[in-house]
Amino acid sequence: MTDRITVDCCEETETHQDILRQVAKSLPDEDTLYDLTELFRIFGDSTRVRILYALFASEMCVCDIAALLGMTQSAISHQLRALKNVRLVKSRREGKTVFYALADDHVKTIINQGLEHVRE
Amino acid sequence: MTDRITVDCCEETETHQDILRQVAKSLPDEDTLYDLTELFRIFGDSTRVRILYALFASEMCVCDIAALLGMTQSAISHQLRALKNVRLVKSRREGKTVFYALADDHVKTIINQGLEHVRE
DNA sequence: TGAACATATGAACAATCATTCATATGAAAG
DNA sequence: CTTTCATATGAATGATTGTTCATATGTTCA
Repeated sequence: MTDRITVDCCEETETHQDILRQVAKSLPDEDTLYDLTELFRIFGDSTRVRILYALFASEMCVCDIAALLGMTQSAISHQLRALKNVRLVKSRREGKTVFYALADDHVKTIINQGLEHVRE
Repeated sequence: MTDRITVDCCEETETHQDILRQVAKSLPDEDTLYDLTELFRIFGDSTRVRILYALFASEMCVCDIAALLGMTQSAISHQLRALKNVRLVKSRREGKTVFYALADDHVKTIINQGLEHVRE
């Protein structure tokens, strides 16, 4: 009894074992895969991307972002929390207001890669 | 009457005009923004990312991917169409079977950037 | 032509999500 | 303390999404 996965379909059976072993090796573990798709899911909403673009220019407080994008404070706050959960933005409190900023440079790199693909 | 956008909130009013102009300039146009978020949305599902990883190893036919991931042919076919819509994969027919492959190298770059962020 | 196989597709359904509304928390100023 | 302002949050809702099921399209071979 082996732990080899077998695929039996079409009439292609020659190199399957090799390919299966390759794929199994290259696939990230469950947790990493979850984090990865969760990260991209967060990028997959135009409101959140607009927020990130706003933060490219400067750190901003919640109500400024809301005013800038013409959306409610609540909507922006909810989305900022989502962005913070995947560590794309960080926050800093100063009296009553909370300033949000990009967490690191991965954000720009990832968005630019996406743009490159979209614009090609 | 100017076409200047004004933000009036918090008590922060000093540099707002400048920042607003910067953000307005840097934001991609509506269509590009839509394509960009649509692209990332497609990356934001673990089934689709698994398919892409499978294709990292080799081009594959639909039923092989389905067998490899333990999912139905229909589910995989639907997702392959989504991947094709944003030009992440391409297809090639050979008789009855259709082989799918990565469209270009952006896929790997984008996923690797995501992984780098997730693993940091 | 007809049967068999690989893939594609439309409709339906459960699950997930973005936004809104109402309200709570937290901080400064009177 | 109370009021005011900035932000956060929970519940509700309409919209979107991934998967399934049934079936259609397209190809090969007899």
